[in-house]
Amino acid sequence: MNFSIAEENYIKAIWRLQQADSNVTTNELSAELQTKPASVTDMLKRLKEKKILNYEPYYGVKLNADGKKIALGIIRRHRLWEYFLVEKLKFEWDAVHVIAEELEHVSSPELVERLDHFLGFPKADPHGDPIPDSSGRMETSKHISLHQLKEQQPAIVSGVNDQSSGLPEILRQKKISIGTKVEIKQRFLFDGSIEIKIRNQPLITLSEQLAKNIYVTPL
Amino acid sequence: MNFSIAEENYIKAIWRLQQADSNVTTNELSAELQTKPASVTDMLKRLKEKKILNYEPYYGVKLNADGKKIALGIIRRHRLWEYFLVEKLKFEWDAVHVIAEELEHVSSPELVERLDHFLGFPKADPHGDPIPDSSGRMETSKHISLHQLKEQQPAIVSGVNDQSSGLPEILRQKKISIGTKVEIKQRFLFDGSIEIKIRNQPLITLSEQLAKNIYVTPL
DNA sequence: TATTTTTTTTAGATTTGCCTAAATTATAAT
DNA sequence: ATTATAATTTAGGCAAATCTAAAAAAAATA
Repeated sequence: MNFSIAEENYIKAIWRLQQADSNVTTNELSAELQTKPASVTDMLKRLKEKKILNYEPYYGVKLNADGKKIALGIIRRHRLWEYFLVEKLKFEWDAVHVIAEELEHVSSPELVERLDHFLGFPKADPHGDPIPDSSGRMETSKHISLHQLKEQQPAIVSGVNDQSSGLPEILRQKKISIGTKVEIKQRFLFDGSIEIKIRNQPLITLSEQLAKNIYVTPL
Repeated sequence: MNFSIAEENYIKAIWRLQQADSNVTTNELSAELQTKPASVTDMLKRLKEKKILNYEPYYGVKLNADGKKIALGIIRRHRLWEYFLVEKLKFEWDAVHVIAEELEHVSSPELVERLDHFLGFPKADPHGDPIPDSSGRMETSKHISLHQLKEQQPAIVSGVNDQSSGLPEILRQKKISIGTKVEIKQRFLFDGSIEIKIRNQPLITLSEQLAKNIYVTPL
């Protein structure tokens, strides 16, 4: 079966939301996709006809097995292109998301497999998100946001938020990158900011907003 | 100004046709794009509103300076991606056209400039067609088809037809590639076939159809 | 439990890009 | 110069993907 760009964007958005929530609502989708709820209802009816999701009026939506496979194909393309843009074309992290949103819709399966081979079968994109293999399998990294990390619990930075722009600049300045070992030394309830220790460096302060956009794997 | 994929395909088709013909007709366009003449009329009216071409009902169409610039941007992207697909992803010549037709519509200007840089600023795509630079300038190679070459006139193979599939196979078998020196020794009026000499090899026979899809620059 | 608020769906319109069938204009042939 | 043919445009329609406004259903609150 073949999907339009609009359909692929809905499938991707449903997949993303159902990771957190299992059952995805019309309103959540309309916020995610910057469209009106009425447009979402229309599209869900169309995608239901294509038998890639379970949708009951008023009760939300969920991708079925076929739908998940399609979603993982789109995510695979997106992340491979992000890797290409950063590793080969030397883009900054925060510039690649928008471009990869376009490239991910180029549908040739042979292109994807050759690109994967050309890139050396990378396991994760530049933000640390795992790249599904050609049959849709993917390492389920159980990372949490740095903001959720317990105090005194050492962890490794494993990713950053894909969608937020301006992150690379601040992370470069603070000398944080994927693989960096971090530990929360103190937490301020007043504004949600944290103080963290990196190697032997002096303590540094991160805002709540920043900590929420950095992902870590506890050790 | 921003153009849809459909609009970009029309602009590209008009540009291609007006290379040969200057004034492009509705029927030529409908044949080129595999649509009905009525659809072409619709689109020409819309593109005229966008002021990128001169169109008078019943008298054909012609891109203006702005239109040509847009066309050369699309062609630049198409040919850079073709180069990438062949040189980096190791696709065969004849497989890349369809994929490049999709990639060419990805619109980030920075992507195009970085891709160009990554590829080493190639001058021509894998079929020998020149790649316009970022301001739309392009080497105007004055090649003709091998079929049009005069007998006993030495020439260098400078390109092959972009759109035709299966060419690489037959060219590999006959040991012809871009840069090969050729000369027509005999021409058969009966079926339009020709006999050519390549270096010190024995004469080989090419069908009219094949000769029309190989381009040469006379010496 | 009844009422209010929020969420979701339905109904009806719009734009893009295409179609078919009919009308119009240009070109070629007698 | 008329007539026949070919090319082009107009008119009216359709599907995809969106919208607004109104109606209906579900959830929250009094």
